[in-house]
Amino acid sequence: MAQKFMIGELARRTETKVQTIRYYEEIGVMPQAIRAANNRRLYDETHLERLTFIRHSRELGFSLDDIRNLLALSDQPDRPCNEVDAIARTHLDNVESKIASLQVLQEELNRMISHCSGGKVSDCRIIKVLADHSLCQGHE
Amino acid sequence: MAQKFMIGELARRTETKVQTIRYYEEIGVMPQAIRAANNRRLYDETHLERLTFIRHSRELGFSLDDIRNLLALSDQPDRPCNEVDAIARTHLDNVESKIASLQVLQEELNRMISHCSGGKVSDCRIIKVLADHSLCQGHE
DNA sequence: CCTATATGCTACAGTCACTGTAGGAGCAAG
DNA sequence: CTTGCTCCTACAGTGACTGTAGCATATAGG
Repeated sequence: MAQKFMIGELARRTETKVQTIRYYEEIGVMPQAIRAANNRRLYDETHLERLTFIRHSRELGFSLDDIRNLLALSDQPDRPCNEVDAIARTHLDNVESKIASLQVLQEELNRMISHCSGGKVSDCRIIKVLADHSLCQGHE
Repeated sequence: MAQKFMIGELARRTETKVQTIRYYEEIGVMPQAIRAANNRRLYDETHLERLTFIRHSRELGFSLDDIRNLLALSDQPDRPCNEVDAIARTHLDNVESKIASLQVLQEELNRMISHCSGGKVSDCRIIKVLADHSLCQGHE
């Protein structure tokens, strides 16, 4: 029988907050943990693997909903992996469009800041641009 | 006396949801609107300008907290604009670091997807990488 | 005058992925 | 026996909205 450990150890080994693990159980991405006689949650290596998967996927920006689907798929090793691929590609698309729109923001912020003369608020280019969308790039 | 109009018109002219305007009033970034005899909110051009400023700042990714500060500063035209500048620069820093971390994700997702052979889930590189952080770039 | 549609109002719940807090119980070491 | 650590449940808070329920009011058409 495998070694069991409590939530604190699982939290330490996965660098996850204890509350976060309980939250994952509550919303069903982690299974209901078996309880010891004193009502404390008991885990083994399979839980550690599952939580590692979840945390790594979160680091890569997948939503918990995506992760739920990825976990369900990884439990069915014989199915083709197109669905896994589709989830990852959709997420990549989202990441790419987020990068693109942040780069537009970045340019606009740079433009605003570089035009600021360091004088009084009444002359501040930043305030002017914020007040008037037409001063933005591409609107002159 | 200036022309007054109701929340629906303000919403249309700023492309903002009516609820969002009421929300801005509730949290104090928009002033408490004067009410007509029938209890409806009345606005004029100054409200339109303020809301335009807020919406444009939001589009550029400023938090409502930042916007509150920017609005307070823009109401004091004689003060030097270093504080405005500082808010904008801090925000730009945040945008830039967000871009950088999304680019790391983008690369990793690309790597994962390109290694996926299109076979069965049990052989899927995407699932393997998610389960094992050490397969990530820089960890081999 | 009646009705349909549009708009307004308040108040509250839901989103996402946690994080924090209150209040209590159990257990080991000193 | 007390101190300190970990565990438990239950609930509130975050940011920036968005949606819904249930009601009142206003305007236009028939």
